[in-house]
Amino acid sequence: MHEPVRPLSLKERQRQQRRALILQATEEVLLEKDYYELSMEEVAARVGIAKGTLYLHFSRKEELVLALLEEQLKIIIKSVQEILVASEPARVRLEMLLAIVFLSLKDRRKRLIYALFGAVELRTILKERHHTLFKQFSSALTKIIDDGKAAGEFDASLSTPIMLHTFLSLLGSYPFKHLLLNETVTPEELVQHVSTIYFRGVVNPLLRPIQ
Amino acid sequence: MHEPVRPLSLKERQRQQRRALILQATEEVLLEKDYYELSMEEVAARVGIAKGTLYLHFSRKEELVLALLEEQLKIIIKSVQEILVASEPARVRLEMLLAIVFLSLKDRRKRLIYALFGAVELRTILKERHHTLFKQFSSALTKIIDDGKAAGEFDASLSTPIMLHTFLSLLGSYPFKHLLLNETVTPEELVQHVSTIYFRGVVNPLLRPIQ
Amino acid sequence: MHEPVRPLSLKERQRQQRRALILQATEEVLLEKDYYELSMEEVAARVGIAKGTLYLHFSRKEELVLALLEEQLKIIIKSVQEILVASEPARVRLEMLLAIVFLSLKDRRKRLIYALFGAVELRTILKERHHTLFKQFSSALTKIIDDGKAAGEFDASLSTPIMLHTFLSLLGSYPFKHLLLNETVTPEELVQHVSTIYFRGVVNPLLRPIQ
Amino acid sequence: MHEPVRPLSLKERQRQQRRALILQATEEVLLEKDYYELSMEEVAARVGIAKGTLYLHFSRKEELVLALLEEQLKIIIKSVQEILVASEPARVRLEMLLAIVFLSLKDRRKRLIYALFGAVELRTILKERHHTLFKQFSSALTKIIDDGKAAGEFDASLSTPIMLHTFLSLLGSYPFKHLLLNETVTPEELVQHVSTIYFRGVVNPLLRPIQ
DNA sequence: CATGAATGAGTTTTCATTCAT
DNA sequence: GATGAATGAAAACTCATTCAT
Repeated sequence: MHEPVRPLSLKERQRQQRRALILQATEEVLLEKDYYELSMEEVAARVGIAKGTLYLHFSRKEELVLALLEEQLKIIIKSVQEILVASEPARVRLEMLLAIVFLSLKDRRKRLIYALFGAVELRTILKERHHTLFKQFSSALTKIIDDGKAAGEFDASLSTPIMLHTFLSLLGSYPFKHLLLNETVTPEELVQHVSTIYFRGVVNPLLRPIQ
Repeated sequence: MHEPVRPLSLKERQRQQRRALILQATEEVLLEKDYYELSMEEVAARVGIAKGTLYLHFSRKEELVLALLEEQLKIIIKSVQEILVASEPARVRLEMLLAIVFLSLKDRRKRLIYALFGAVELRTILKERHHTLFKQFSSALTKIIDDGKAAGEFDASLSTPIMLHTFLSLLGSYPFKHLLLNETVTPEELVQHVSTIYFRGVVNPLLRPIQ
Repeated sequence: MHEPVRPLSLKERQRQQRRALILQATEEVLLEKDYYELSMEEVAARVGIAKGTLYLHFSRKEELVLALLEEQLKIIIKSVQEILVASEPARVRLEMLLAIVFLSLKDRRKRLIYALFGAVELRTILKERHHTLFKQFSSALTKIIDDGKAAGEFDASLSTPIMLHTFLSLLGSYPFKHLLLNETVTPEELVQHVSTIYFRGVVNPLLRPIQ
Repeated sequence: MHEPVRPLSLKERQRQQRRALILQATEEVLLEKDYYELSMEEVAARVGIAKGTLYLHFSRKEELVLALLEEQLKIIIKSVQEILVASEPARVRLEMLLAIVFLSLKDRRKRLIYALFGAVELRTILKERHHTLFKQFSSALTKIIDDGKAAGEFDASLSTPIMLHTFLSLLGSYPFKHLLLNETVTPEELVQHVSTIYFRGVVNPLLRPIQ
């Protein structure tokens, strides 16, 4: 008695395709400009469609940009979730995260997170909308850190929230972005050195001589 | 026989006062909103003056906001310069820097640097205008790090640029801001823990057992 | 086998029509007011459209008004060019010019040139933009005058530049505008009398008894 | 019982002096800019007084500029009135007028009439306010012309209004201004040639052979 | 569905004029 | 009287959003 699951009508497939094209164009613009400097006009022009058509896919400028942001977040979240259930030691799991993020900066597709985090407007909405997501992300990391402490990998005398935020600082670092874009260092080097600094700093002092 | 030092005429003092009020209102708004969302109208309303009056003090919106930013930069720069000439070991000097910045976040007057760094427009002008300043800051830090390496304090096998940028990441960390504003940790704790993490990570491995 | 000459798409025709309406409204306003007193708001209101719509047709106030001016210039220039290649004697050719200009004042569409020449701002742009055009116009007239002198029609002892500028004074005369608008004289009478005055004055004295 | 006629109190003399200084500064600005581009601020600055002080002498911007205009008009009117009662032949009297105006262009003090005639706003007020003056001027010239016709100097078959306006065209010619400012011709040459053209054109044909 | 012309609220900026000191 | 800080109305221009075709 329920709808037959015809995978996706042609119409619908085309629609999704166009949606993707719009997001892609939006992304390109956002790699050059601010949220506020991005104009619907320009996005439409880059896709090669009319301004009005954008509104068939996204009800407002905000939605368009948030969709992009969420898309990228989803990818990161997915990685994180995989890492979360991985059975590697805490340090290795966090290192994997650093790697994902820094390597992602190599490809322009992800840089724009920085661009978008600038707009207070967006940040507010994102927070409201993905409150849960962020919480999840944050508590997943907290869990990894606590795992590490429990396993004797990390220094249990350090404050977990500060360890968490230190890690986040490095993860979302604006200065590193420049370093990577100037091609002064490769992402691989960056991961390696930052890991060394962070994990040496965070490691259980009792383990250190062995390390 | 020289001019009596009448510090400032009444007029001039009033002028400075009003200027300060305007900057303060701007700051308040900027703690809630973006550069782009801040309107001259609103600033004027908060000060309780007419829009036109703003322009007696700042020739453009840009200038108003830059004045605020530069004011704060000056304070930081001053501290940095004092630290630069200090004779303390590298680690201590960097720790002092962390302390200055994190403690400054306690007072709302300085938080807004984050708000402003968002605006591409401003960042561009700031860069142009304070190109030298930024270079100086950056090379001063580089020197401290190299001093530390030379003195055997820091691990000479780590890349200096990455050490620099790691430090900058922690220094200008957006996540820490939240941590502090939520009053989850005190700035003092933050300095202490972040120092531990960073400097343990960066310290010369040969020195570690002693540490 | 070639494209059918669909002269202009419907859209395009409507666009041109609206553009024309805007120019017409602008013109009306300019017959009452200065360039500086003309506001985009008012033009829009007269056309019965929104302010923003104006900007779909003209990128700035300047452009709107210049478009109007250039439209009229084009008409005049075209006439002048036809007159230039005409094989009539110099006097006749200049007379034709006077006729064109004075007759054009009958129709309101052309009067506004006077209104616009007032604005320093516009004059400057016009000069820059149509430098060549003005030079051409001026040297074309010079040539006619020199032709006239060579042919013995005009008094060769008079200074050509002054003859030129005297002619231009009469051509672009503000006082005549009033005379015509008050309907004190008909354009035809004006052409006839002004011609008489100018050409008697300019004619080769040796020819005079015969004239 | 009536006020003793103390010629002018010191106060009053100073006041007049300052007024003159303001007018002079206004004039200087108007030689460079439009009425609309002239700002009270700038005038005040050039005089070296405060903006507010201007308003002790002139109730509005309009008044300031009109005062200037009227001052210059008065001078011209005065000359005209002298010429009017002069017993010279019509031609000579008109020639004297041309001379006054063209020679006056040599000195910057008078050029600005052109600048001011641009502003519709002013023109309107001037007309209202000096309606009589203009009428007088115009009918004085008409009288001279009619005198000339009566005396057989001028061609009586030409329309007096057109003769009048032709003369006014030459008198207030914008093109001539350029010619003079470019120093292509001297005012004296200009008077001579323009006179020749106008008066030959206007002269009674019967007189011509003798001329 | 797609279009893109039209909208109009919102923003910065200017400047004549006023008025408390 | 003089000052010049303050005012606020007015103007140009932008752009997300709507909607008739």
